[in-house]
Amino acid sequence: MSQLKIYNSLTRQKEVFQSITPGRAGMYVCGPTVSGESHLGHARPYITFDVLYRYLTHLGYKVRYVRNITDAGHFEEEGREAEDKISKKAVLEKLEPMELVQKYTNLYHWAMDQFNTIPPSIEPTATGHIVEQIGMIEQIIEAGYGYVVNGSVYFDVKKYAAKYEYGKLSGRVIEDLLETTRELEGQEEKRDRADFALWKNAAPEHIMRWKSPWGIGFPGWHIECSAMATKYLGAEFDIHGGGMDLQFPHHESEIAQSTICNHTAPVRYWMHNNMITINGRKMGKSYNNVIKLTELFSGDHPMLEKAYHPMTVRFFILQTQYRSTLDFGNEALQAAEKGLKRLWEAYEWILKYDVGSTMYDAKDSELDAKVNKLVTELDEFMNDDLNTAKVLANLFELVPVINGMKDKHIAADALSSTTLALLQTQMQLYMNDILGLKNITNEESSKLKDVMQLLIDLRKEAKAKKDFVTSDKIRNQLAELGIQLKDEKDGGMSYSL
RNA sequence: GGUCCUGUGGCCGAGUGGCUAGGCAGAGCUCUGCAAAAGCUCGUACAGCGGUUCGAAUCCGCUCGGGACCUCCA
Repeated sequence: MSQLKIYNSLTRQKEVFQSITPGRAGMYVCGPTVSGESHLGHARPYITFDVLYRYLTHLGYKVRYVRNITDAGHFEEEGREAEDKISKKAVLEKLEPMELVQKYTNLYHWAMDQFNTIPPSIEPTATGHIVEQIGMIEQIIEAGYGYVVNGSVYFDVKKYAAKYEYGKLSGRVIEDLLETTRELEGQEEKRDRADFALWKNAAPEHIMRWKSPWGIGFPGWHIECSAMATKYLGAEFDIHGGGMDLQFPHHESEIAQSTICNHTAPVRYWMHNNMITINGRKMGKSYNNVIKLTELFSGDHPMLEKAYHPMTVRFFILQTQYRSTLDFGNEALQAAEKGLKRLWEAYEWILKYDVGSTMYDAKDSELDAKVNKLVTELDEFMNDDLNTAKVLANLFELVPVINGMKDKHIAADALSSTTLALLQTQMQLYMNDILGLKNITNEESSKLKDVMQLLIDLRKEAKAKKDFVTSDKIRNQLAELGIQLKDEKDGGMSYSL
């Protein structure tokens, strides 16, 4: 089998994944800032890296998956208003800061659950790691790369760049960064424009504040990830993921901080997912074009023609390779919805299919070879930088084969028993374990099942008597309730909710 | 302005120089009491203009368009 290759933003090429510790993988993913509701764009990294987590686990790695919660708020470091988003909103909504943070954290967890993402091994909060962050800042100052001004601490980028490569990850040139013509307020304290805050002095009205060796304040933008990644994954770990928009300055600065403290570059493989766009433009607060997850699931948004099930969204995201942009659209979402339904029904059927215990060879060797190819290629596609788009394409190509068996125009023994067994295990592995897909419809109760069986029996009886008025009435009224009755080729009936 | 990415059929999207990606929509057919579902068949797309090559959506150049980052941002 081929080896897993992932695209490393640091080297700008696909590399074979080799973990630092054999059999184990450490993975850090930038989590949400819980100062507001998550939107569709946020869903992408969490779903992407959920699939990576699942895949690494499938490959046999013991994975420690760390994904932080930024609950200390990110600060307008360059000034403008120099205030904490969380504290500002807290006033508006008349809530305690931590109450607000809790509310959005709960909502985020709920959404992640809807998406069927596996919770990370550790989900550290920024506020829970103030001590570690202060410790790290002290180390940076001791090493001579941090300086204190008026109760704030800044990282000396120019000095760092003289010895290390600041800008390597994001492709920046340090000279350009130092010469930026951009005019921003609140820069007076910094020696250089490129410097960034490690610790900020808190204004009196600032609600989230902690004691530090430099006075009352709060941590800078980037230090939390450095501190928590170091604490839980070590000085050097395997994978760091996040959105492309975090590459600079967030991840670049993270590298600088960790490098000074730990004397080594922190991350082997940097992975960045691309953005979800809407009308070709990145979905983001500043563009005023976000669709919140709650809105997406309820359909309550002017741009939405209808509500979309979380699984539809997950599937929609997985139909694209994670490094490509994905353009949102009702038509595209509805295509995903229908596609998933068709795929899922074929999947459920083949899972239940009884291959039997007697071994037999394929009657249709050509078809048998095709199925084998489609099924074994799945691993290759995943190994090629998680090309879930290709994985799904192959799964779709299996659908007519499965439905052909169901309709009996493909003979039961067209495929060998081994191929069938492989088909079943691979379908289950990919649909369930790796892609993390679930049934889009609600779990049905056993009572509903019985009622449906009753209706099916009634319809069958009516049909037998050629009483089509009754049979159509049953079918049509169920359809109005969103329950679809389907006559099978063999005279049976099935339904889908 | 700097750095970088990108432009594929109605929509979303794979695409490693030569071999039909796939999904959805649309058209026709089969099955069906009628439907639905399912199956089969179909569009022969690669922004434009040059170039390299036996051969380019895929490499190079130019033009035009879109976007990201440089500021919080998934």
